[in-house]
Amino acid sequence: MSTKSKRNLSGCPIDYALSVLGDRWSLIIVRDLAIRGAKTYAELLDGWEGISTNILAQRMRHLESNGIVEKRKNPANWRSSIYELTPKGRDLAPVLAEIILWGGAYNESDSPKNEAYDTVKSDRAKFEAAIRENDEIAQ
Amino acid sequence: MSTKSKRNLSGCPIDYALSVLGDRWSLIIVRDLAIRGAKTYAELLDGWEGISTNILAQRMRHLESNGIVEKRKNPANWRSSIYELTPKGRDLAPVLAEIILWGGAYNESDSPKNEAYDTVKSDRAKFEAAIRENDEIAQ
DNA sequence: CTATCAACTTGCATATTGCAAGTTGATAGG
DNA sequence: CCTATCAACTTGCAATATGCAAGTTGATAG
Repeated sequence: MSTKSKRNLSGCPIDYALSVLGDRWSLIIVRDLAIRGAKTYAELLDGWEGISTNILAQRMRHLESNGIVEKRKNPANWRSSIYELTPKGRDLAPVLAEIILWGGAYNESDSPKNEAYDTVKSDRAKFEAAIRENDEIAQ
Repeated sequence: MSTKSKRNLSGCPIDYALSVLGDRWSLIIVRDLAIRGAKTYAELLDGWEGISTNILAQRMRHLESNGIVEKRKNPANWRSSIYELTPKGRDLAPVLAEIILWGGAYNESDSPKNEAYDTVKSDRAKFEAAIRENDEIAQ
């Protein structure tokens, strides 16, 4: 019921990637975990785009079952859980980088949210390393 | 009605990219145009994943209105039209490459459809150049 | 044993998807 | 000029998914 990708996969790596991330929200969530430093459910809910709570829960389940994120208890606050990218999830850093470069080059907007574009453009290796080391970059 | 992305965009380049390509089919179509050498509506319909005709028409309209593909008459066959990637669409080559590398690394399948993975891995520059020059790479 | 609060779930209206079948329109052949 | 052909689509409709608002859960602090 939470499997996603009703249809059979073709075996193509792009089709596989889309079965995991091919919707309007999954990459936004990955971005928030990788770049914006979101760690809790509440922080993810509070992102720029305003995902609704049922969709967030559903997507987190899907991302978790596909090995992109994992959940653990917050040792500092018994109430909250901490979501983080797994190594597989952090390996999406180059994908994020290329999407940001493409989107930034063709996006009309020059809102402050375009900041990531400048970051990747000026030092892509650093951008990717920061995600790999699980650091926050900005905000 | 064919606008896609009901919700407002945040201004983030990733969100912009997702408003254009963030669904189960758009990147499959781009792949078929960029890598598999599909040129006509019928060839796109006949892809590995079996998109249905109404969805294909809708997505082509969306990709066209977002400047990713363009349609022209086939000079050799008055009946058929030819779809091709625009420069903006061809600039997705690095995105495709990274997705293929990620998907290929984590995809269980080793069907012949995984061929693109080997191609990108062994000579990524050539892979991207082929798309930029609007050549077909394989099959 | 009650209040708190992060993390969800549920109900329901609206929107999107997918299958199957039908339509359109330019022209080639009769 | 009239009919068959065929690539490129529409259309109808049932099944799914999305999104909003409101409600529930469960551990623990006081």
